[in-house]
Amino acid sequence: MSKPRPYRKNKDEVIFLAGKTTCFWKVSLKEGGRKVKERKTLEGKFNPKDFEERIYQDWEEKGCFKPSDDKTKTPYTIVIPPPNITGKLHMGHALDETLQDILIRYKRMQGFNTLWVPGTDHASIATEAKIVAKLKEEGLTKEDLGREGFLKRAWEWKDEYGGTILNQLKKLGASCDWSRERFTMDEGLSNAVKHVFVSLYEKGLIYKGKRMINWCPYCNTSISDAEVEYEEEPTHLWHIRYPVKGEEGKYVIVATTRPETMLGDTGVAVHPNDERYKDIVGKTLILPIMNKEIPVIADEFVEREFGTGAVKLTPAHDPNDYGAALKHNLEIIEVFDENWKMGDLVPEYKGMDLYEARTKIVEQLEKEGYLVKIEDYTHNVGKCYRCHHTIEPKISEQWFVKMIPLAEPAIKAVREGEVKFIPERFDKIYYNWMENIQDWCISRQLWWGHRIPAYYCQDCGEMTVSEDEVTTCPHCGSHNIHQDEDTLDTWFSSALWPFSTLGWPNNTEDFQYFFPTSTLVTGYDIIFFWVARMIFSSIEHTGKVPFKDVFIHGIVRDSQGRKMSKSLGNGIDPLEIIDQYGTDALRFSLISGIAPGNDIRYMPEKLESAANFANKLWNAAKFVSSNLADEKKVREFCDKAFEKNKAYDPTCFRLEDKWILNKFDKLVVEVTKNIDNYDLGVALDKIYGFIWNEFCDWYIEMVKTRIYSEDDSVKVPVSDVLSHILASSLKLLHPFMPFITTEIYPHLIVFGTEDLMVAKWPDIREEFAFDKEEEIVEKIKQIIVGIRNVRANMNIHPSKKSELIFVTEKYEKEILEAQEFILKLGFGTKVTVQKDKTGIPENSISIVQEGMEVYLPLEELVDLAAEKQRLEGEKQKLEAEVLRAEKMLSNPGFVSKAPAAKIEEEKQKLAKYQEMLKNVEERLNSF
RNA sequence: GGGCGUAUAGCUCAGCUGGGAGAGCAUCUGCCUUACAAGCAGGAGGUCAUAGGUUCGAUCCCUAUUGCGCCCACCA
Repeated sequence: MSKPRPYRKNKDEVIFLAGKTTCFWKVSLKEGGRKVKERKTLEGKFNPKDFEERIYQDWEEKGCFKPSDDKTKTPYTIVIPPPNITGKLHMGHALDETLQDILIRYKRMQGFNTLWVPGTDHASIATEAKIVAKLKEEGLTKEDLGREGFLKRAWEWKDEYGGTILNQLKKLGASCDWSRERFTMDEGLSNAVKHVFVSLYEKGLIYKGKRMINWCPYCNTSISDAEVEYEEEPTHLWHIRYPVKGEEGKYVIVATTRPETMLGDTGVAVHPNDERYKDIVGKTLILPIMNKEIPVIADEFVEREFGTGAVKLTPAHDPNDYGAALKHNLEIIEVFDENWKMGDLVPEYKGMDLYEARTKIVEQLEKEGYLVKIEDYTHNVGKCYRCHHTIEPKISEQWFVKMIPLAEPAIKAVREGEVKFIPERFDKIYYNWMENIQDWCISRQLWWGHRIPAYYCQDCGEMTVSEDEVTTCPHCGSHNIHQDEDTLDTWFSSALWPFSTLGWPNNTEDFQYFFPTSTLVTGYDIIFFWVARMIFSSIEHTGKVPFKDVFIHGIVRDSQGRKMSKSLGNGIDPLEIIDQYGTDALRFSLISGIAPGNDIRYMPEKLESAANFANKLWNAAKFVSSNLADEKKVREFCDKAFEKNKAYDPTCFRLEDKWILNKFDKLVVEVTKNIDNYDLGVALDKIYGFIWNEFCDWYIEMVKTRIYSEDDSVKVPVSDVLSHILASSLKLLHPFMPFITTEIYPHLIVFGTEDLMVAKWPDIREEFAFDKEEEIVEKIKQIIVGIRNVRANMNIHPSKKSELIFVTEKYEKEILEAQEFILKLGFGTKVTVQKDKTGIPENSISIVQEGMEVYLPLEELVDLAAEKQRLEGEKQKLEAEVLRAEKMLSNPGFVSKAPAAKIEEEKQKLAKYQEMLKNVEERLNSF
């Protein structure tokens, strides 16, 4: 009797590998405590619709998504990137939420106190546009309703549709704590916004100023630099002649992409060192059409190589020109009116839109002889990222956040590793933006949003900024006071999301306990909009970083690699997929094989394999559950094995059991490591491979004869291992495929908790108890593959079986221990083991492994010539291996410089292949 | 103009700090073996973009080149 070795250790107990027996039900009991009332055999066909909805409801009812009140536990917190209330669930959400849910479920099982805060964003521009469009259908404008009426409509709309997307998230299985759902315009969050605004204002970090900003004529509001997207567009470069005043025949040619703005030109600029224009700097030109005198100035911003080297200056409609105008004191003249139609600089053009005016003005220039030529030209045009209309630069009074003081500590936080991007490369993108940042224009000429808490007194003209509503001017006591009409950029409130959702600025329990959050999961497309702004806002207002890890994922593209978009109509609706294949299949297809930060090309075929896997799992579980030994017998067996560790049959756990146990323990270590590193795609694929290829293809097949046994001393131990391994695999798989695992789990466990979701993540082992057994089984597997291989080549029907004669000195005991499955999987009639090759029938096939050979006396089926040829092939392969290893080991550089372990490994390989080669050669010589 | 990514089997993609190339799908052959034909078993298929370099050793690190993709930037 060997001494009991501890097989599995954890804080609470030691599970003994008593001699050769393990006792898994003790683990189960420890975990849940609660016994399954009555285990039912899994029945029927796999159909996700039968259980997904029911399971989600069950989780919610049981409160599984809520963190526990036990504040001694370590928290793990994620705040959801709040989807827009106007949003409809798309593949991007599906990916984003699935990743978060995997992390949350994983951490929950690991014993963290997990909180996933859900919520939605008011999305000022998108929502306002939606409401305006709706009003238009009714023949109304927002002005018709007035601010109050409009907001009432907007809230009504929000109440009716704003929750849609969250309900769709539930379909994905998202285990958010719905009791903590937030909306960016909730009272609490609005208070946070006001608080931050006032605080920044008081620190001098928010100011109001007249600047050139980006104006979206369609949304009718200013937008920030980050909200402008540049697209290449073909256009023309018009070369226009501006005559020099008083010098007949002399002129300067300017090149412009915007001839219509020339009416507002107030100067022409050239480079100070440009020889061509040296004598003309300081002179006066006559602006065509307007017949107005404008100066020629010299400024280094002019590119000599571009166009003609002379640029017309329209300060009101170009940021460069605006800068030059301020510097050189040029007049600023607006060409367009507030509706973005031509103003009244030239009466005949008044009211025209930009493109019409452009045509007319070019015509006039040509007629009057000022147009020199028109070139084709491609340039970058700024577009509104929401509506994709062309942005116009406009001078306007807006509110700004002073960025440099805020950016500095935010850069430092990432540099010093307080916030970590995964994958790391995204920190460069972050630095690049933060280090070149411009002040942030935060005011929007919209109604739906957080109204700027600034109040203007009509009487004394003073402005008051205050968190509380101001009705009396603190400067003069007048009641003739009104609030700023503008609202804040949506991202201003989103920037506070990780702490405002937890109750800040109040020092709530949630805020104290759950903040800073643990991981932020989001796409690289909103690093600037959102991630960066959360980081600097959080540091400024809470003194802490908002999250430790930023897990960045890519964009889900269509099967041709194009972005999914409404206009292309190539979007795939996750809800339709769920309807067809189930949520688990969708999640699997999104996660399997992906790498952090890389885009995903969504191949619908992936769904098939995902669904097949779910089906496979279902069937495996069906098999296991319907063959499990009954509870009483398992308990008896375990009691006997565990308590009187002398009274059991020491052979009840066999080689293959130890093999799968060891494999599983290694799997746990790897998968855990992978998930900790955010390599979720790799983790999932490993679990998949284990369940399908190791557990189903090998283990189940290996133990079938045993599990069918009438003899309890044979059946019960296998039953225990089968259920233990499959149930434990379900734990690993649960974060990825929560529904099917939850559905199956209770059918597999004899004791323990019913709720897989809160089951304990399998323990990590530092040592593996059965490495030796694993190694031997791998060899036997190779032998079996060899047998199948020759049989397939020889076209031998499965019904034709043969004797299996093993020749081995080292592994007699193990072969005999494994003979049941060797017989079954190797199409054997009987297994014999001998130490040498005496008495082996002439007409046999041989398969060689390290330390063991097997002979198949197939007699009349054997074509000796063909067999010889096959062995020659084997020989060649082995010779190549031997040669490779020899070459390596005879390389003095390798022997002297390579690590010792590597050298040892190669030596062992060499010995192994030499031995195998020797056996093959011997066999060949015997013919 | 800067910066980043990517190039691996027919297709879509993995590949951890350098030490004998992997998966899914597709394909070929044989099996309706009482969990699963949505399956089982056995195959075939790759000069890891190109050229150099570092190293005992490179798909992996460095340099350059090419193709594709993305981000940033005020060339009118």
